[in-house]
Amino acid sequence: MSDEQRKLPLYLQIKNKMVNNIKEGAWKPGEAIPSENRLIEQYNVSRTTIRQSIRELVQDGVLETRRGTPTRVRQTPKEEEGNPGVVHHELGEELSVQVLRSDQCADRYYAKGELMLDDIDEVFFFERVRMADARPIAYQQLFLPKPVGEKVKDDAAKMFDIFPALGMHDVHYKNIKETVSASNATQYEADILGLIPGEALVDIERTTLGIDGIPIEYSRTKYITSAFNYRIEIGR
Amino acid sequence: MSDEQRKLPLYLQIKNKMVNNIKEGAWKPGEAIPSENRLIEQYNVSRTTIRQSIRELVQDGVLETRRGTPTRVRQTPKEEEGNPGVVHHELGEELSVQVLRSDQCADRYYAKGELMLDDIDEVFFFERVRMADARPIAYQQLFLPKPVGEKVKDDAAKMFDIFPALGMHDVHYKNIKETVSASNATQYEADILGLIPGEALVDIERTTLGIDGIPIEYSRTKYITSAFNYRIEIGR
DNA sequence: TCGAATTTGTGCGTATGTATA
DNA sequence: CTATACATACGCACAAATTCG
Repeated sequence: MSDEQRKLPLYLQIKNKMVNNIKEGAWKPGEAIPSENRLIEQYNVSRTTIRQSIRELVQDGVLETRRGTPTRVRQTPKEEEGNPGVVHHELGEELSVQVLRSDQCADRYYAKGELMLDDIDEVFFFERVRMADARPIAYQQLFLPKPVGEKVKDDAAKMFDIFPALGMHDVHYKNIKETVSASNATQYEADILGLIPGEALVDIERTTLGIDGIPIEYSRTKYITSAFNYRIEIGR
Repeated sequence: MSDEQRKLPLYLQIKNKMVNNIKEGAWKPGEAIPSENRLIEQYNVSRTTIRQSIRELVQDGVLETRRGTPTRVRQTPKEEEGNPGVVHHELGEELSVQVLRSDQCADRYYAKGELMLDDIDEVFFFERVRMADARPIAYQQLFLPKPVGEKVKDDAAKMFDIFPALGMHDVHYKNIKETVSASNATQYEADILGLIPGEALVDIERTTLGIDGIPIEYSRTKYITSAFNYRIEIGR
C-alpha cells in the first residue's frame, strides 16, 4: 500500500480497489460484483464503509444498483459530468471541412491585435467552410500565431475543430472567451453558404489563451441558424 | 402530511421539508442551516437520516458542506465563481422596461410544455420591451408558472431582469439553460424595435429551474445586435 | 499561540423493510 | 414461500477542520 493510500479514508481506498478490479478485468462490465456481505468479509470493514464506496461509484457512473438484485458494473460509462457547460450543437451526420483559402502573411492587423502580436509578426490565416452532409453550415476565418500555425496547418484542412489537433502537438489552452452575436449574411457569405443575402447568421468570435496566457487562436465563425445552436447550462 | 409523503422514505420527506424551508425563505442562500444535531432534535430522527437528506441536496447543488463549518444554502450559480462565466452585455446608460401586453391564460401550450405544466394549468405571460436610453433594444416573451407569476407580476413591469425580484420572494434557482441563435426581424418585431424587417437579431431562449427542479421561468428574447453581446468565458 | 467548543466527516454494529429471483 | 440482495434507519464513537475567546 502506498503512502498516498495509507492516509486516505477507508471508503476511498476501497473505492480505488474496486476501480482496479474493473481495470484488471476481475470485475467485468455487465456482471455482478460480490454482495455487500461478501465485500464486508473480503475487506474486513463495516457495511457503512462498503456502501459509501459503492454509492460514490454509482454516482460516478461506474456501478449500478437496484434493490433486490446484485450490484453490477455498468456496460457503458455514464456521459461525462465534468460539464463544460457550453455546447456548440451542429445538426448533421457527416461533418467535414473545406479550406477556401490559406496564407501566411504579415497584414491582418486586427487579428494580430487579438492575438497580442506585434505588427511585424506573421500569422497563419485560414478561410474555411464547415460542411454537414455535404451542405455548408458555417464560414470561418481562423487566425493562428506562426508557431502554432506551423504545427497544425495540415490539420486545419481536415478538422473543423482544431483543439484536438492542438492537443496532439502539446498546445494546450487554459482560457477561452467567446462572444456570440448575429449578423445578416453578405452577398459573399450567402454565396458560400448557399443562402439569400441578408439571412440571419450566428456570429461567434473566439479568442483562446494557452497555458502561459499567450493567445494561441483567434477565429470568427458564422453559422447558419437552421443548422446550429449555441447552448449554455449554468448550475447542475 | 399527504399520502404521497407518508409512504416516502424518511430521508426524502426531510429532504422535501428542507427544500420547502428554502422556498419559504426560512433558509436563505448563503446562510447556514441548523447543525446536524439541531436537525436531529427538530425532526426527531437519527443522524444517518439527516445526513442522507443533506448529502442528496449537496449532490443536487442546493446545499454545500465543508468540514468544520456549518452547512449552507448555495448561492445562486450566477454570482459564484465557476464555469462558464456568462455575461449578457447590454449597451446603454439608462435601462428600463415597458410591458406591451400581459395576461394570465390557459393556452400557450408550447410554453407550458417548457415549464412542464399540464394543459389545464394557467401561465402568466408578459410581452415586454427592454429600453436603453429610451431606445428599444430587445423584445421578450416571458412565461411564468402561476405561483411564480403571482409573486412577481408587479415587478415584471419594473425590472427587465426578474431574477432579483424572484430572489426577494424566495424563489431561487439552481439551473439555467440558454440556447442562443439568430433570426431575421419580422415586421412586427421591426416595428417594436425600430428596425427594418429582416435585420438580424440575437435570439435567446431560456429555461430556469428552481431548487426543487421544477421550472420557474421560460422566456424568449430577441436583442438588437448593435446593443447586445453574449460573452462566455471558459477557464481561469 | 493555544485550547475549547462546535461542526461535519469517517467508521462500526445492528435491526428491519422491500424488491427480486 | 424462501433466500438473497440492496435500502432504510437507529445509535454510538472518534477524527479532522474551523471558529473564537
